[in-house]
Amino acid sequence: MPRTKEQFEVMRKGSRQRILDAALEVFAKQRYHSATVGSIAKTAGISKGLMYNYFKSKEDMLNELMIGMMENLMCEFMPLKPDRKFTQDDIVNFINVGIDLVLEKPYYWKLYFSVFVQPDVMAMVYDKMMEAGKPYMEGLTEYFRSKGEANPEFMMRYFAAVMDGIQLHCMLDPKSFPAETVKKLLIRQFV
Amino acid sequence: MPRTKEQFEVMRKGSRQRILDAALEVFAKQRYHSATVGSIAKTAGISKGLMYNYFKSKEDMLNELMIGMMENLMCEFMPLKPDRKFTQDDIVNFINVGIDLVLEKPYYWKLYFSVFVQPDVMAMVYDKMMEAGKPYMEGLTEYFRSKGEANPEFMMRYFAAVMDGIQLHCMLDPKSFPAETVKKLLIRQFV
Amino acid sequence: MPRTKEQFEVMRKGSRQRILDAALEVFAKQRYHSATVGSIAKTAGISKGLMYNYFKSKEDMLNELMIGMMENLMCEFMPLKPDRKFTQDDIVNFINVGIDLVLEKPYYWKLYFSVFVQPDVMAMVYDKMMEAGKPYMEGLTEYFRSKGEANPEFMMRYFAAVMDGIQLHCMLDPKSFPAETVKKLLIRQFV
Amino acid sequence: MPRTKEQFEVMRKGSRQRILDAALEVFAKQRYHSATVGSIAKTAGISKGLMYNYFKSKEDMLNELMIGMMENLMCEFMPLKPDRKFTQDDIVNFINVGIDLVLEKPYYWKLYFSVFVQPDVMAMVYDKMMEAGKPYMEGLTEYFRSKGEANPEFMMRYFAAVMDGIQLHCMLDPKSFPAETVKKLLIRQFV
DNA sequence: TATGAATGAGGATTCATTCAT
DNA sequence: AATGAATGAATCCTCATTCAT
Repeated sequence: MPRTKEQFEVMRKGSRQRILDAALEVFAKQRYHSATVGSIAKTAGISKGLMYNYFKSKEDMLNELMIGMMENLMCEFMPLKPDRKFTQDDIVNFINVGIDLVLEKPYYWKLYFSVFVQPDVMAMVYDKMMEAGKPYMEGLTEYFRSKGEANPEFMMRYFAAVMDGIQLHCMLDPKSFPAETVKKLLIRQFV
Repeated sequence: MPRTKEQFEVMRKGSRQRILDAALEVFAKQRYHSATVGSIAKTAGISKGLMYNYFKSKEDMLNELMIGMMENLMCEFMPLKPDRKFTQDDIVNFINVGIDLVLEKPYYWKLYFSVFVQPDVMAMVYDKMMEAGKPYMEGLTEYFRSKGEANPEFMMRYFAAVMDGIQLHCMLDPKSFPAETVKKLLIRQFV
Repeated sequence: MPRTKEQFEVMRKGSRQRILDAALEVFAKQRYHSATVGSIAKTAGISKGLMYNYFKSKEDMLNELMIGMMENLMCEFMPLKPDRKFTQDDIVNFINVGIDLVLEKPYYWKLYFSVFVQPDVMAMVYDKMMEAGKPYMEGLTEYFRSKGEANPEFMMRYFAAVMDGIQLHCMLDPKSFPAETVKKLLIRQFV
Repeated sequence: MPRTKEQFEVMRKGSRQRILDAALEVFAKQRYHSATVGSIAKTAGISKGLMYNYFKSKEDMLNELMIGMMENLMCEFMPLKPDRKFTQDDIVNFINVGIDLVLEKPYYWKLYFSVFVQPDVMAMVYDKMMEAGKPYMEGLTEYFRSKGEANPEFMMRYFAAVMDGIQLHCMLDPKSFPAETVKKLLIRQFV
């Protein structure tokens, strides 16, 4: 009995996701250039050849992975409806989760930062990132305005930059970086 | 008649510098692993082989480059003997120059951040970078102690992280990043 | 539809053997260091890359080759279990076959002697060769002991050296070397 | 005052010899392929470029070296007038010196044996070797004839092969090869 | 004659990608 | 859809040789 088109479609989705999961894992352990297509295939439990039914190339895989990851991160980072106004608690949460996530999923963040330094990848992801991030940036700006900041847009950018700096250092030295103390300081400063 | 020792010395210095300049540019544009020795040679306008008269390996090149870069940056950052205590003016200078340099020498910073994000590359230079940076980190800690901070080491780390975040964003969006306003804010906060 | 495991197995065996054959020929004609992986691949009629599906490195290829060769030679030399004692007939056979083989399989012997003469290459395979040859050396020693030789170990070494000398000259001048007469003399002397 | 042609000639000879000496030393430590022209030049105390005033190529150097070495070895091996008949003492001396030389100048012998396995080098040296060796081979044949051997030419070839085998093994394992015992055995057998 | 910086062909090795089955 | 053997271009690196001085 031949499978229906829907069944095939589901199978494809499943395989695709399994490959992406494997790719994330392998890229996490070895970097993009050291990670071989072979090892990704083995981790995914399929043959090298089959991967090329799902992805045009190794680079294609990386890009798909990054785009998916951005969305994923955004979701966990700010599990709020973007149309609601940010309260002080949201910002506190933003700070806490922002730092905790680095410790929990370091590889996601390594990928995140590595986007910044790869102009070509950056170009691909930039638009999607901006689009996804916009509501949050606007929400933050609004928040700082409501706090009475003279230049709320500036504060938003400053806050974003500081968060990235903290996350970067936290990622580079998760063992000894004083994450908890930094959280308190950030909350005192921005909330 | 052979060239004199001095003539050879001049030739070597020139070639070496040309290679390092090219390496900086290429490593910054493409990342370490993607940057090929061939493309560096082509950028420097010399043959691949010649590079190995000056550097033991590609990795050696990165090392020398990072060391030179650190020294160079440190010089401009803090034109003082590292054994002298940092004054408030030094910190002001640190902030101002730190941000200006990103705009003036983007290659330096792209290389700097790209190394951060590639663990395997980071591993190559970590020791040398730490060694070069240590006196400044200690100087900063001492500065925060003299300011009466309860936890000067923490403040130093926080300050460093914030500076890196600012520099990263400044590098990514040099056109519209509010560099001047940020400088003022940082000075108010840390000096 | 993919090939079965067995089909792949057959393919691998075939390719592996073709590579080893080519390696024997090329290593014997040119010496280890002069023989390029490319020329071996060309002789085997395959791509350079494929060789690395079967051998870790050029050195690994030499090792595998030498091991296979030793086993092969030993087999023909002494079609007995090495744990059984050598009889006079075995030694006669050893001498006869030892000389005939030089004429039949000159590549084997050229490789064998060329390895001897290149200390760095010898170092690569020394251990494995000794291990493979040990039982035969011990068997020979035992044989000379049973013959009542005062110093059987010495005789074994002397016999081995003489055989190598004969084989070397036989290899260098297969046309006019008096192989048959030498056999008779050796048998008279050692059996 | 310009030097005379003869003076120039002498200088050239001197430099040439210095280079060959250096080459022998360097080839002895590292093998032909590992020994770089640069290291030979440094050992000889001259520049790489200058070497090419004296030798067409690195290979040319090796060949010159080998030819010189053959003559040298022959000289030491058989310090007799080739026209005189070999006495028993000469043969004893031949055996003793033949083995001692291997222990004293192992590298000479490694070169000697390596000639055998390099067909192209062999072709170059073969004629010279035969020519130089002929009187000795004839002398040996004559010696065995005078001893009453039925087939003196055969004995000469056998003797030569045995000597080469002994020398080969002695060279490969100078520490533990029972050189003295072998000498006695050879003398008993052939004198 | 003498130097050593510079070249470039060629070496081993890796790995994304293809393709016959 | 699935396999993995096979390819070959690309990588880093070495070193004999050349050449301007």
